[in-house]
Amino acid sequence: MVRQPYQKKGTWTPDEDQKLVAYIARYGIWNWNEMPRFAGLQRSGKSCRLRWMNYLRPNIKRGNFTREEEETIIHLQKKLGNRWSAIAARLPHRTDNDIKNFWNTRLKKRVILQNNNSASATTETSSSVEENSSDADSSALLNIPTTADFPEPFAYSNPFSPSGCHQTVEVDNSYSMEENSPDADSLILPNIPTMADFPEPLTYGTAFSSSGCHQTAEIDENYIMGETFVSSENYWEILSFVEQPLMAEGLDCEAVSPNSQLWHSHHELCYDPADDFWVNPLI
DNA sequence: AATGGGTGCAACCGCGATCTT
DNA sequence: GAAGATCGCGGTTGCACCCAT
Repeated sequence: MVRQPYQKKGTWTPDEDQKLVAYIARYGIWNWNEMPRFAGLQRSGKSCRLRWMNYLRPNIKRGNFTREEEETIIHLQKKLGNRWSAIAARLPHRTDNDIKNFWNTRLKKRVILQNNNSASATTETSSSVEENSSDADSSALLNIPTTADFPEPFAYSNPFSPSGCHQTVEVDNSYSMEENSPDADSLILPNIPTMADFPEPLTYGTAFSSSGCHQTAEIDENYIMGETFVSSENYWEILSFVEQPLMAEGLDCEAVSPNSQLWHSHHELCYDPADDFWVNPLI
């Protein structure tokens, strides 16, 4: 494994975020360890992956957890234990790290408190139902969904295969919200990104088609990196993301031009002269 | 205004699982 | 089948922020 001479740690800067998002939007995820080098980032692949998974990837819901989400987490934690990724899979748009943090900082204490309260309540025969029902948290917990309330996991896989090969995104379109979900709000939706999915603070937007198979990223409105097509004139602007690390290493950028073997080995781009677009068949 | 404790969250670390050669 | 590379997960840490004193 090739190691960077220096790998930055700590908080990510907006510039680093932009580089990573733009690179992934353009080329997909082909190898976390190699990617930072090509994206011009002095970060470990692990750090890049974490940043992408927990913050930058589309469709991440941030901010306060709803009551329903809290209930689901409490229920699933009780059922599954600290299997945060499994819990996150049942909470649309939430990351396992977010859920873990939320549990550790807030829910755990509350649950412990509730357990203590309920334990003491059982010893106090005088405690009334009315008193308990006045506790919003306790009453809400009565409506905890069971695993039977959740549909089978969608066959949704990361279109950016770790191996660099394109994985098909399969969404069970036959699944009917009305027919199968007792509560539309609790339906677990696949993480198919939509136009509004990229975080606001970024200076560019990224949009994804509803099929989930194709991706479109936009930079400055006109910067279309669609499915994944890039007009040839914009292509070379984007390429600067890739050239930076290569130039830093003294590599000839021409050697990794879209016509070179090296380039194709990493990016698999094809130029479509009919439409004046660069096409990445892997994405 | 200074300071110390509590809290929330982003990020790191270690390790097991999985994949590739 | 073995070894190395890579990925993904869960536990933990570090730091910024808030608030009470």
